[in-house]
Amino acid sequence: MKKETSAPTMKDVAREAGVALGTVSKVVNGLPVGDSYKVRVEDAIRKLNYQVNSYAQGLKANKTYTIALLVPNTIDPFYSSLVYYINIELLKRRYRMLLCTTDYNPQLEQEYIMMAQNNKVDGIIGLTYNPDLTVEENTPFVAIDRSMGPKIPCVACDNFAGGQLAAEKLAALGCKNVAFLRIGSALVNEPNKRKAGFENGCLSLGLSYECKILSDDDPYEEFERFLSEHIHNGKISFDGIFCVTDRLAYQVLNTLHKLHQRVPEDVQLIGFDGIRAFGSLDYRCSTIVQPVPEMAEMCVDLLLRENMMMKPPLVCLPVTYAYGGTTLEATYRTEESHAHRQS
Amino acid sequence: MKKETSAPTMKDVAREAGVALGTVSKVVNGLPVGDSYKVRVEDAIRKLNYQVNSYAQGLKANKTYTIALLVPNTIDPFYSSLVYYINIELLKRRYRMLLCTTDYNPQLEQEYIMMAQNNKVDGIIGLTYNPDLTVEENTPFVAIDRSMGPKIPCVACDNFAGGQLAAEKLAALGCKNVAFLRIGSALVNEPNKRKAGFENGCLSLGLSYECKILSDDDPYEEFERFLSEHIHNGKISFDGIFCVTDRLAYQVLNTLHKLHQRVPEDVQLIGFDGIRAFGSLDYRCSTIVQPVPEMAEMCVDLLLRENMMMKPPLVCLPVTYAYGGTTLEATYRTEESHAHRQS
DNA sequence: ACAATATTATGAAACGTTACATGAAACTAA
DNA sequence: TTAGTTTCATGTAACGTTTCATAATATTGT
Repeated sequence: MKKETSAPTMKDVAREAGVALGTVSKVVNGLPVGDSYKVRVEDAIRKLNYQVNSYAQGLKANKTYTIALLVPNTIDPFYSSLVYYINIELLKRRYRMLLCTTDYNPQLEQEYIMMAQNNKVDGIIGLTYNPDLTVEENTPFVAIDRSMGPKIPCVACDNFAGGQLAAEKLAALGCKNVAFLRIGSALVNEPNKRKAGFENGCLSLGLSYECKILSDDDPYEEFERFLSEHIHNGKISFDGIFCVTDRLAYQVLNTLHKLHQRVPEDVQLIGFDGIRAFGSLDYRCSTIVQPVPEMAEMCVDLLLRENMMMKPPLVCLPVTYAYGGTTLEATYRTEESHAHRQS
Repeated sequence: MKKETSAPTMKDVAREAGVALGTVSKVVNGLPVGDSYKVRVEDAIRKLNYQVNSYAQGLKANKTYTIALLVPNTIDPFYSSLVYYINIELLKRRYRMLLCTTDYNPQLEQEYIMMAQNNKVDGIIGLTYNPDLTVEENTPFVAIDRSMGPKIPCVACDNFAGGQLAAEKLAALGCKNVAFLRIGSALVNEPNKRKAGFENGCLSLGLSYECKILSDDDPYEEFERFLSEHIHNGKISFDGIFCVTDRLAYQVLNTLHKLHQRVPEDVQLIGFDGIRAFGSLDYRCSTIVQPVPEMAEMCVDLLLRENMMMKPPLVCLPVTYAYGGTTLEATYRTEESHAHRQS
């Protein structure tokens, strides 16, 4: 007598259908099988409500259909939207995700990589900060936003072009004196590219610009002071500000409100990332949008690509500009440029 | 000769150490084994860099050490912080998470539950909206924020008390005329409890209040109109607003800025959820905080609890109030109450 | 109608574990 | 010294798949 509790196996289906085990396997995997057999097996599968055990499959194939994703956390909207799109992309291809949040802790990053390898994952996608991470040769790895050497492909958006685009937009919207704001030390090189692109753009467009890099400790206080110092007679001396992330831009926006500066009338503001933290109801900001869905797809694509030779060391995806209320609109822009021409 | 590429197995360790397979298994699982054997096995494990295959373990034990988590998405900060804490809690207990994002799609919710069962998960935690979800009897299930019948435990924060707390705070901070704002149809019952608690609080404290429930379609426009209608001679007729979520509160805050109302001087604002979307740099709002880490721990705890009898149908966790800049501070409050006494 | 060939179902072996029945060795007691 | 007992390593079976060599059947040509 068969246990009532445990789920039916291929053996049960084979017995029910009166066929051999291998035949059931073929039907399940869509391999060619005689029509009468196929029908009998399919009926039996329905009758028993049979479901394949993907872990047994994995054991046989020496694959786990699991990839590990390392991100600092899933709370920052940029990371959590990456998680969202990568997960969807993986599920599409019948892969599972082992989510590891590292809290920017280099040691934890290394530990999770070892843990993932213990779990026999088929690959790892990592948005990591540890400069000397070691990962097993035979475990495919794709890095996000940070180059980890020629053997490990890296997926990033075109940060330099993004900075340049921000400068171009501000210039086109009539700005003359702009500022670049950024937090934190220079450990991570991608934000530096944003700065470089912005500076490059400002130079070639003849914008005067100022760069302010805030300390990690209490940037909140620090940039409020910075902005206050640039306000004379209630009027801010910048007409455009580019923030290295949306997160920073939202904070600057709030501070500008406090300091009674109107956005975008007195000063225009552009962020970077393009994350709609709250969906359609987002507290919005004009921004340079990272193509997160495309980046996610590219990561998974590269990771699961069979041919090791076909893995470029860097894939750089294009950014776009999105209006979000903190810059002057297109219609305004035309008026503005007219006004400028007249003056 | 052994293949170079594939990972070492217990068999390899046994051969290397010159012991039987079962002995290796015992050492790996910490079962008692003679000291000399233990040393030899441990040396061999180190030498070969052996790692157990947890999928083979799972196949044998008929467990997958995987639980599925169903949430609408991982972008909304409330969901993504739930994901964060639940994931950490699961990893602590050596479980993996199968993350399923449903986009509020009832059909997709059902599909993912079936998919999870296909994947032989050991349990499911679901924050779902489908009113008639069917889940296999023998798959443990824990619901978040929604009761799904007596057999399925539900974890939620004390929404009623939260509404009440908001009313008490506003009253203590000197408010007399308050408003409740909420989006969407009444399908989900937890927000209704927030409203009920708030109303209850207002009644017992003698606050006059108004409730506004906005349509799902274009709430953005709708509440801007609602707020405008309550502004006479540049002054808003409410001195306190309670929003059903922080997401809504941030939007209201933005709108109030546009309408030239000062927060918290003209009108105080309290949200619900307590999510720090951007970490320490958060664009902040005073709020009723859901105990997300505790809720996460409780979900995992209930799910993995062996004794089926020990699963209460509802676990209601306490909320707290957190100051976030959109209400008058404690020091201000004293001044305010003095002012009120004097007038 | 029969042999030769093409087609297709069969079932055992293997994937890496764990559990359990078996048997060998070491110890105790007379 | 020997029988009885305890201790503990051993090795096989089983978990649910897939694969492949084998066997059974159907097809073709003469």
